[in-house]
Amino acid sequence: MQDILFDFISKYVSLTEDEKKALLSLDLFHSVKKGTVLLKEGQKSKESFFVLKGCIRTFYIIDGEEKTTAFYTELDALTPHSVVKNVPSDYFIGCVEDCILLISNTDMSVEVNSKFPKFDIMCRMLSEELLAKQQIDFDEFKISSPEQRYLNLLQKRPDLIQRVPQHQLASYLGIKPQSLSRLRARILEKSKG
Amino acid sequence: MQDILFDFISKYVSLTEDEKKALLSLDLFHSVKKGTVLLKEGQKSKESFFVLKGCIRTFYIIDGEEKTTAFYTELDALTPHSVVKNVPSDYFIGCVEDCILLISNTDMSVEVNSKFPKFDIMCRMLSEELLAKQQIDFDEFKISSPEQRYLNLLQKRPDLIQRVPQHQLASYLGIKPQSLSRLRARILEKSKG
DNA sequence: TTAACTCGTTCACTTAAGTTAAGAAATGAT
DNA sequence: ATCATTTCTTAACTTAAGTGAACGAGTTAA
Repeated sequence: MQDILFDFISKYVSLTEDEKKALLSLDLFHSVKKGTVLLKEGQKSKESFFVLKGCIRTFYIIDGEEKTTAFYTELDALTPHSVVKNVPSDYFIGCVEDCILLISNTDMSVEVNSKFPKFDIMCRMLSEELLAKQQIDFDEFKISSPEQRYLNLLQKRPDLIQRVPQHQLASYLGIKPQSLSRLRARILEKSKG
Repeated sequence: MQDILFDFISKYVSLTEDEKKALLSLDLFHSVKKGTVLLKEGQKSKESFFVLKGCIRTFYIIDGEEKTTAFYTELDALTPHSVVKNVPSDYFIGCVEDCILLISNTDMSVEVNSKFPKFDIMCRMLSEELLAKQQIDFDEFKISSPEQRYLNLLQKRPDLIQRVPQHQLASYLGIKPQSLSRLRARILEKSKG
């Protein structure tokens, strides 16, 4: 499991054995059961998440209805808005599947980063990269219809459609569950001819 | 004009006079006329933009139609996806108004950042903050209807609705110009009673 | 000044998403 | 194993966005 982490890190910076040991000594790995809520609306936590295995999601509860807005799977990192800005969270974070997560908190990072400046560099590269990637995703979302978004997802993250409940996928695509059902039926009908 | 920049920077790190001078000596400020294209699709540039005055936008051209996906106004920073990943750009960047911009390129930043580690720290803070903020914007977009998005924009960036052409706003809201017109008429009708 | 364009709006029509409701299928809990 | 709950699908109806076309206002160019 640690290898997955170090392989990932090695894409950005190279670590010495000492640095690897220091990182492991922090006891960051956690197994979390499906359905567990990692962050609640209104909560002021300092925890960031890195998915080693499994899938987590961010969701809002609006008028009693869950609205899932993002999924994070293997090698995805999530630092909640509330952590960056140190304000109560607008959304929930929950486990879609049993997960193995790396959970770090801000205080810890400050310490690590001052000891190992490499981490600062890596974090910056990571957030720059994620920012640019997310901009593209947002752009694509804006210029696509729900149907195009679904087909696009089918191409880019086919695993999600298998591992995630439909009603969560629907709000992720910006539509209602019934519309997703209909849209899928429509596509199937078309492909038959 | 430089004060605007230094005021902005001071929110993240404090600069010595030497550092300020070093920054100014780089000759980063540029006046750019409305309509100027700063980055073209397919181009591999290394330039990042920081808006001191005016408004720039990112847009795609799809089947000959412009699709505007983002606006950047005073104190907004834009590092194109293509710069981060060093690939040809998928989109254009253009000036909506006459602008005063800070334009930096990657090579330059590497040099500056190694001389002044503070800049690395600031850049990381900035991209973390922007990433988190953009996540929220994306979430709001997903869970809103076009009408809610428009009303939301009216609250949060009322200036945009004044300074930007309707058809550019429309794709920014994920709809066609005709739909925006209709939607506005609908809202006006409602407010009359 | 006129002609050509762009921009915003409106209209009629088409298509697709929202809404409400019902029922089948799968999942979980006791 | 059974019951309850959640999830997914289908259907009928409503509402809103997409499409194609036309028009006037404002701008630019000849």
